[in-house]
Amino acid sequence: MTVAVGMSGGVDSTVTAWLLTRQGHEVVGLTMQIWDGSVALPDEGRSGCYGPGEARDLAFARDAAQRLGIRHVIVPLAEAYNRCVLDPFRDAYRAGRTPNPCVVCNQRMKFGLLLEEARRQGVAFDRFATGHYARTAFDAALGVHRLLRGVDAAKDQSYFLARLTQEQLRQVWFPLGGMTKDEVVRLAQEAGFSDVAAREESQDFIESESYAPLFDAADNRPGPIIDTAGRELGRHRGIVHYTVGQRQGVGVATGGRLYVRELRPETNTVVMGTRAEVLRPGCRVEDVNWIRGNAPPVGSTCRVLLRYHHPGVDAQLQPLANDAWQVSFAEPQFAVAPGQAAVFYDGDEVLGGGWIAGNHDTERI
RNA sequence: GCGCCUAUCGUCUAUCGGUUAGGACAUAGGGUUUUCAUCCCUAGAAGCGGGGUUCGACUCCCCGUAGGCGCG
Repeated sequence: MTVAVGMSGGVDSTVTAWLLTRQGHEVVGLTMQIWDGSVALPDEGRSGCYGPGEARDLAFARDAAQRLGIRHVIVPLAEAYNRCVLDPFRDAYRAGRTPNPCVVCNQRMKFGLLLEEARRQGVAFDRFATGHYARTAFDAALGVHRLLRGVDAAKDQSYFLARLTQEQLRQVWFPLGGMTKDEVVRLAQEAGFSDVAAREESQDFIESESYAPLFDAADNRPGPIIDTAGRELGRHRGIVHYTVGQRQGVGVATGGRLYVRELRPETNTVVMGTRAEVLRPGCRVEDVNWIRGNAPPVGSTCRVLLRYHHPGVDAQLQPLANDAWQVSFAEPQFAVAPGQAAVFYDGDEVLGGGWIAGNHDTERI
């Protein structure tokens, strides 16, 4: 069996490739090349998916492949990354939403165009493996592939994979899904990759402290910061620099903690509220992808994560039109940010995920 | 114009005739983290100006200044 492995040069993907070679598979490493220099990001030695430091990561991946004795292919996808990830990312912020580029990148790039483009270039493989901490399982009775949490609860990355389809899952392997990070690091050392294991790991989105470099002057249009009573508390530096639930960096000092409650692009306004005022009883989730291919029974209960590392909340789902669902939380939730992925779980199983809709049942203040 | 009240970190404030003048918010640094946030830890940061009373004033008194309220 020929297995392609998405290699970033980090310890997880390196161990993944090593495990597969040890199992006797023919392995080929694939690495995306997405940096095109179109954004002014200085090379400060930071590490991230998108930035001038990509050359280092490509070298690390190539080096790891060489030491493993496997073929390594760099797949140029900068144009597609711009179109599929960066542009929608900018559009979302401009519309007052808070995008999750990693979820999109997995759906469209890593488990999509990367494989298409590699095959188009003549790289043949039967399976695609990554170092994600998640598991898949085939339900023979139903004939569907299931997506499950990784065993290492602290590292579980299934949230980021909630938009994968049966077609994608069919050919995917997650060799690290049953392991803990500690075990992976130990394997890396055992396999002679201590240097890789020791390397600082940073999987930031872009090589920058902030997203400001992705936006231009027109996005830095100041506007009012108001409270729920409509009083002006201060001025903001452009709506793209804020997200629902944010407290720091707003610069508004009152007696107590205030959080961004709402972003209003139509009036270029940021609305602040107390913690209690930023609680929501539910939300609408759009464009839901159900992993098994069909929705759970109407009225069923599941656990929903409103962002990565959210502890989750029990919720009831009611279908709306066009793959949208009304989600009612068992307890009001803090900072339900439009644009973030809402991912539904049943125990360890990922049922699916969609996008939190904007201005959901928000009575205007 | 007259009367009354108020004046403390960047902001909102606490306290006391002898204190390292406390807290919260904000800010900065750090931790956590494959998104954005949240959260946690640490740090810097103050007595409007001028007189006086007192062994000693941020605290009490007076003047000034500024703001608020009431009368006009």
